[in-house]
Amino acid sequence: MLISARQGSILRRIQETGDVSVQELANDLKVSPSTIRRDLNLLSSEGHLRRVHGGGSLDSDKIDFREVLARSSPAKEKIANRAAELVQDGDVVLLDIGTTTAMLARALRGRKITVITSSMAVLDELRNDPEVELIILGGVLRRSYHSLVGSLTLASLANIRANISFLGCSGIREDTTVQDTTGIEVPVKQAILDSSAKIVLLADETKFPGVGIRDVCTAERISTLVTSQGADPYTLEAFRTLGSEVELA
Amino acid sequence: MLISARQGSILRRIQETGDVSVQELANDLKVSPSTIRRDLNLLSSEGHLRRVHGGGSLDSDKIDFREVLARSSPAKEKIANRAAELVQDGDVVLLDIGTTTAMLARALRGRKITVITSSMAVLDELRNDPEVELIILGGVLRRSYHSLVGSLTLASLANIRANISFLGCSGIREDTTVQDTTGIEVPVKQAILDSSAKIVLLADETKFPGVGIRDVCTAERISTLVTSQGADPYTLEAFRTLGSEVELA
DNA sequence: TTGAATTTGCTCGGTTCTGCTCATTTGTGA
DNA sequence: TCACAAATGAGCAGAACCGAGCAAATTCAA
Repeated sequence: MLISARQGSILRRIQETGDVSVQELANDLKVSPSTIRRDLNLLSSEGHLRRVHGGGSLDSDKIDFREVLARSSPAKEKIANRAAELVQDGDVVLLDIGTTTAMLARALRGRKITVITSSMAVLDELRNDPEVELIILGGVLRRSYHSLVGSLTLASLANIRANISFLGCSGIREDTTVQDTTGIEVPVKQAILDSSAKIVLLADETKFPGVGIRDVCTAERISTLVTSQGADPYTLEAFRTLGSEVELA
Repeated sequence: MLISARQGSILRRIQETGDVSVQELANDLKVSPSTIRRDLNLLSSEGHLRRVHGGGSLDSDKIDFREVLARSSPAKEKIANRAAELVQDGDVVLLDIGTTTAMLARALRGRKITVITSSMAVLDELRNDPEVELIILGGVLRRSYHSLVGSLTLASLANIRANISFLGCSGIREDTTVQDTTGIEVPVKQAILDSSAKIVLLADETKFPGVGIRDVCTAERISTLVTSQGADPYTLEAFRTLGSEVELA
């Protein structure tokens, strides 16, 4: 999506002051309020700012990812709640990135556990919870996925051991191959596999078969699969055959 | 649901002072008390503040944030702005924890740079800025200081090189010894010293002599000291003698 | 230069926000 | 406990703002 010079100055401006008004912008940029409104609506739909009556404002914090969480499906919420039951007090829990693990983090609030993650969404859920010891893996911030990635993340994972890890994915093939779309995340997921004895895979029914480009692992590495009603029974049976427990949330 | 520009100012304000009054806000923002009341009620229902008779105050679980920000002062802001001028486009900038570096982060918004930090406050300032490449050092979340600490932080720093680092401190003795109160942060600061050729120390006038328990380093390691009017001239001269540049913001 | 596609400014009907009034509640000091 | 001043919430009229639609202006390609 191309951004015009005018839209660029709007963005620059909102970065500086935190908010802009339609009138002010129309005045300064010598265009009509209509044009400014159109720009603001476009920039808003692209996620660059939040449209408010009379102008635009910067997303003050993680509010807009919370909305994403709120929009996420009841199935994911059930999976998250079921997965939370697998965690015991005192556990060291490693959480992958993604919306499902973020909801799991919410479900784990108040528990006396240690959580390790490279997910900004998990961070936001737990940063104000005094009960949870929170360890952030280093890395480069990937804003579109609310996550940290890169060699620093991998290096941090190499120094870490968890009791139990929760993994998300973008798809699961019939032969139990766990897949992900974004290549850059796959090394992180594989490092998670190596950092924990018990691996729990979270996947709602839409992940069967689901899209994916890169292979992460197969059922041999998965201790438990937590999924929802409607997941492909054939694939689930393949998981059981290969030694994974399957939990229907 | 939405945060208008005006509601944003109210939030910013309450974060600085800890509480606001309806009259004061109506006066400063040039709107009627009715409008302020409506805003406060909305923000309160969203959980952003607690509504009290006559105004609003910070929510109890956000008080620690308040404590940190309440310490910010015009002097620190000037120092931050002056320090921002030392950064050039393309730089890899390492930011220590603390309120001054958080304000520096704010001043660096929109710049085409890479920022490395273990400060949650810096993260919050820059996480929505698409221009800045942001690298988070790993570590254990220390909620009271909005920072990451521990062996993971040190290990991450060992893999990192920056062009320029900005350091905060709790006090500076007359012999230029830079000090900090919190022992657990000192190893991090020392690792920062080793990860960057150019070290800039940020210290407002209240840091002379200022409190401190653990020694971090002396002027030999400091390339530039950015401070404010009122800093002890004798100490500043000692810095110059030992080869540091001194900038008065 | 011409013609199509895009952008811009304007109007208009509808919606949201604001400031005011006023009856009621809350906090304060005697 | 009582009285009074300040603050509050509800309701309402007017102002500000909104999106949609349309025609003029601009851009771009041929």
